[in-house]
Amino acid sequence: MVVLSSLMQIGELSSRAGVSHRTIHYYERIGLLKPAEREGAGYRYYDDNAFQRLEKIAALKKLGLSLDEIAAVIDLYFEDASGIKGKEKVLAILEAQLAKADAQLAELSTFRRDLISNIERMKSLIDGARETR
Amino acid sequence: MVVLSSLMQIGELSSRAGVSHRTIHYYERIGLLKPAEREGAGYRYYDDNAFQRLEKIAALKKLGLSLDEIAAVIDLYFEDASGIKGKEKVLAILEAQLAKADAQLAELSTFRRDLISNIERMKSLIDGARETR
DNA sequence: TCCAAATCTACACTACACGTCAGGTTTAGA
DNA sequence: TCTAAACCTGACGTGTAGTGTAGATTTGGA
Repeated sequence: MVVLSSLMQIGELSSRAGVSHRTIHYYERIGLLKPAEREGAGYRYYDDNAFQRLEKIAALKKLGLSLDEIAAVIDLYFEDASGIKGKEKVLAILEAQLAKADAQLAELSTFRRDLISNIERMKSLIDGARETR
Repeated sequence: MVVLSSLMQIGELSSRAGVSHRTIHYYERIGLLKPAEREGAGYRYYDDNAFQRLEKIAALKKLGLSLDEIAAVIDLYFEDASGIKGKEKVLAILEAQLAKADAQLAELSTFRRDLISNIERMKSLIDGARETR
């Protein structure tokens, strides 16, 4: 075997990131996530960066991006930024995502408030029914 | 024809709400949205309530709810809650959703913080490049 | 009355994001 | 060296959320 310092196999990555190994395979197929190393007979070895990529993918999915859209932007988060060309463009994308996140935070808060008031309403309706029994 | 004051047909509803008429049919099939009236030979007629339901559905979808989950709670927004049966069950659903919303809020906030630090980094890189020009 | 536009039903089909299964290979430790 | 656990590929299956299409019917206006 080759000692690949602090690399992990797909099983560990998948349990750490909370996704199945088939999902990781799938992400690889569509170009979202490559193993750091494919040693010998084909086992995949990942570094911590891969873990962070999975986290970022999950976060972007929650924002409502499709995997295709994620593939289009995720490298922005992991490439050496100083080498990136078109920094202004990247900045614009990041700021658009910030706007989206803020909008979603606002919606979520409203939803949360609605939920709480509905919960209260439900509780008092249930209590009312109990009293008149 | 029957004059149904201020009702609209599926075409108008769909363009107002920004969904296809096929989607509206689909929502009807799964019990999410019923026409106010089915006059004569089967044309569907909708009132403004239907429009608001579609908006609410879109909002809840954005929060990551499935159509099934939406079906389970949407009446709370439009029906007289006192008539709802299975209040305890509904309450449990609402509380689960609150927990979900809170988790999502936390994650989104983290994501937002990351975004901002990335944005700052980009900005200073851009400024740096300008200085050394 | 005639006709184009809108709508109807029903079935089939698609896209996305995985999951399942089968059969084979590799690895690491006893 | 042996073996169980981990991993591999490829093909096929699944759930969700719709979309497409065909052929028939209805509607409202000229």
